[in-house]
Amino acid sequence: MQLDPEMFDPVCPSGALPFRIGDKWTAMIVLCLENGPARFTELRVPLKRISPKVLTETLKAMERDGLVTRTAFDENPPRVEYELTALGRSLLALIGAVREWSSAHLADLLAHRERSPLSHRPGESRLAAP
Amino acid sequence: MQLDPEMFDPVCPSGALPFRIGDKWTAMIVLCLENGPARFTELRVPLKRISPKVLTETLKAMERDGLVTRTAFDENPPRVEYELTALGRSLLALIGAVREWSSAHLADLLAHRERSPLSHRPGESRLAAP
DNA sequence: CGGAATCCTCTTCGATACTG
DNA sequence: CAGTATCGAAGAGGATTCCG
Repeated sequence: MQLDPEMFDPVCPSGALPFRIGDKWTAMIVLCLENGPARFTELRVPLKRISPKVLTETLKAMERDGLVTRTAFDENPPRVEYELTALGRSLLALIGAVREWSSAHLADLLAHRERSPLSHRPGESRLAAP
Repeated sequence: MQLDPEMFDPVCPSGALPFRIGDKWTAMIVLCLENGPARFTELRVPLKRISPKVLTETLKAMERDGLVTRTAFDENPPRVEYELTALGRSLLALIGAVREWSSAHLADLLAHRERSPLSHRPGESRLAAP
């Protein structure tokens, strides 16, 4: 599994989306695993700015919920692979639906926000990007 | 517009959903407005536990993003109505998709979480219900 | 009635450093 | 390589009180 380091647009306004799949990273991880298992460090590549702590937490939560499986190989150096379960795979359709909504309506939402005289504080950006 | 005070199941595990539409209340507000405009206080009924501060914030954010319109009538006592825009209405299909996913898979996710030996800490519940 | 103003807590996220 | 351990900042969400 080779993951494209550029698979996520760094200026993608997904942070402004009125949706979240799980926490901040879950949807992206599901997408990363769509075409097969990946290793911890491989996931860190397209997820450029994720810290190991947060990646660990997110993967553990996903494993706990039955979205991914974790397989540790007894080798040296160690190797661990994460793979989508059927349940995790079932999220793909929904993520697709969110993406379709976004391509159809997100620009509209963003334009409206831009023009709005309403204060952006407090709360500033709700789900805004960093 | 009469809103059913019981329209949201108080023990609904929606807090455990791996999705969020906007912030915690946005999706419920969209649902509340599905069949026509409603007043501030009317919204507080089905949204039982929401504080006025949070409802105000959420509605302002939604207005800013073009999801709802706010109409203040110059009467006494004052009356304000919130209504879905076309953009806000476009969320209904997505909310429907999330609901379908939930009825098909949420029990599975919850059961897996229940059986999982993985610690629920730290982070405890990600998107857990109150 | 429809908020605004305050104050506070809990969770999320991140940076950094270290380890089997 | 695949994490763990700490620390810290920020924001969402809530409780309560007050106001035109």
